Amino acid sequence: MRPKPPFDFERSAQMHSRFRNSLPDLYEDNVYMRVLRTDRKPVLVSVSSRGTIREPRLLIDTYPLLNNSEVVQLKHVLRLMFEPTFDFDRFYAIAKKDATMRTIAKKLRGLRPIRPPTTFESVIIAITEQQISLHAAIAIRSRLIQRYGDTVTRGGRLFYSFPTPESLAKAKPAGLRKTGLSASKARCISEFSKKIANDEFNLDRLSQMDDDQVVAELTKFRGIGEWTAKYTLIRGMGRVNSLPADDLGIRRAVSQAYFNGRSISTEEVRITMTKKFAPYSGIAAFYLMYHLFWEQPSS
DNA sequence: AGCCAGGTTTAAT
DNA sequence: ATTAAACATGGC
Repeated sequence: MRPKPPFDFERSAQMHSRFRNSLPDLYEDNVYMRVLRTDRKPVLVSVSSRGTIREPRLLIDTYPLLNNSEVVQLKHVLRLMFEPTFDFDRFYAIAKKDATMRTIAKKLRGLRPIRPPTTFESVIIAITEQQISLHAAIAIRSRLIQRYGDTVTRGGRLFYSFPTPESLAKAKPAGLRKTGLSASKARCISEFSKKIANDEFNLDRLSQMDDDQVVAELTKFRGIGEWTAKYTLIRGMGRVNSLPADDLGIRRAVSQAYFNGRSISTEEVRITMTKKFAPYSGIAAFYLMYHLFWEQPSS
């Protein structure tokens, strides 16, 4: 597979090895691993780089072996995950106009978020990450995946897929609670999964809508507020001009970069980022956060 | 030990 | 329309 350049696969993938056991993504020895689904069966996909940032080339290995139709399906999913949804050259051109971002973008050139394969997964991840710390969220999410995901065994090792809407729709409240979810989040996840599983709501429709419409549609669900909807837009759907301006991490990053670290309002975040980087304010915020939290020793 | 962390809902002004 | 409390867990 040859994704559009520039793409720094190593840097982009290693975000997923930041925390031990942060399922469903694994990154070990420069190989990104993940269980993806075809129609029915879960497939362990291993991705490693055989190219450069300027000429990215990804080697894809799958297990078990696939038939032709399954190969087609997986190719589609992999494109969703690794191909950018926008023109990086234009983003970098705009980034250059800002002194701080110029430095960061130059250093991080080719970095991009690897997107989860489905919007459903993005929504569930966002719900688990509401309010609680990232560490807590990852622990809970891993238990959710181990309890409700499908598995592939390879080399005596067990790999988990992200749970399907059907599997979470069938989950009992007590089972969901056991993963560490609060009662209200468990209920929200159950309700949401049921509506997706029995096709009461089709998440694919969202891709036809503009950002504001998507937020309006998603916030109709109980348990999905503005933060969760916008998080889904930027991380799950690659809508790079949306940004959860009320997000604590983004606020810290923007404050650090442009306000000397003083605490700022969500309005200041929105105005600053939009003014400087529209229509790429979301990806710009991602770069600021990566720079602040992943690259620097501490803060 | 206690407080806070990448929110949302419900209920009460 | 705005404000407050409850929520569950993990890390420091």
